[in-house]
Amino acid sequence: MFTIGKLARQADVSADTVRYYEQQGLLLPVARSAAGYRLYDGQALRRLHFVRRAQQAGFSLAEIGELLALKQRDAACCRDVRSVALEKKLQLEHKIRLLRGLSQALTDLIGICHDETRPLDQCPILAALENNVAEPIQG
Amino acid sequence: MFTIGKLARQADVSADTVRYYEQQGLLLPVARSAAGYRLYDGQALRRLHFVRRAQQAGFSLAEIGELLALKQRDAACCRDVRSVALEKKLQLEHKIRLLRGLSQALTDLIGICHDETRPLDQCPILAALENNVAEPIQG
DNA sequence: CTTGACTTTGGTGTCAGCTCTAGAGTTTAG
DNA sequence: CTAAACTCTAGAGCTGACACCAAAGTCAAG
Repeated sequence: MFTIGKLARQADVSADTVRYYEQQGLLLPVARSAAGYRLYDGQALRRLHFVRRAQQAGFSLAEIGELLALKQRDAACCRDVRSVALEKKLQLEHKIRLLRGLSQALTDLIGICHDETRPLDQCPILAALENNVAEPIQG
Repeated sequence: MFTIGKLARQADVSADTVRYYEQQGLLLPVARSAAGYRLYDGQALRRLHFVRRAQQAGFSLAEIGELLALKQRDAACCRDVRSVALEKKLQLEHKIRLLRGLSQALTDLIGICHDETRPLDQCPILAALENNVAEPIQG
């Protein structure tokens, strides 16, 4: 059993962050010392690692809460977890498509600027932004 | 010359948003009426369109402020604008790579779950999250 | 003249995920 | 025994891009 600081260091987060996770219902202390200090054990550390790794996998804290809740429910099965992951993957791919669209729009903008020494009032990038970035521009 | 509501409707934003842009130094009213109403003209509308389209292209309001500042400076040339766009594109691509990594990690997670009816304490997805999502797991 | 639509200012609330502060109490190292 | 390090609570502050509010003033239509 160790206090919040040691737990935090082992997971490379701040003690504030651990308290924040507790407030969000993700990680309760195993016990409290006589002085009221939060006490944690190895399982709590694994749970904290779970939270961090799920974050790295792109899950929000709310979604991680759902995953943890699934873990608690006996009725839940692996399929439930899988469907959460699948939906998250769909969201991610949607976001990636959006960003790729943005990147392409920038590529177009950069591509239309050939003569870099032109004064700004003739800059085709700015001109394009005043019209429409989504469509390719003649000019 | 028209008031804030008409300007906002023409750019499909709220009047609040226009005032917010003003607060951020992006769009000053051309004049004020005797009663203190903000007044705008066609050029202000083009500038507002510029802001929205640059947003669509992935620029933050702060970055749009830089672009607008470049437009004001006589010394600036097209190359300056181009380099801002190039840097933004690099940032975007970095973010896309990150998201693709996340997506692949999720694909891996989903892939290791074959027997969907398994109880949760044997769910390989949760097990993987308790260890490490970044590396492939032997399931 | 009244009603309703519009605008003004200044301020607060929203989202997520922390981060920091203050002031007090606790534990540990020397 | 003391000083440093640690922990507690409650709450505020931060980021970005707005949305929403109240109270008051203004303008156009009937």
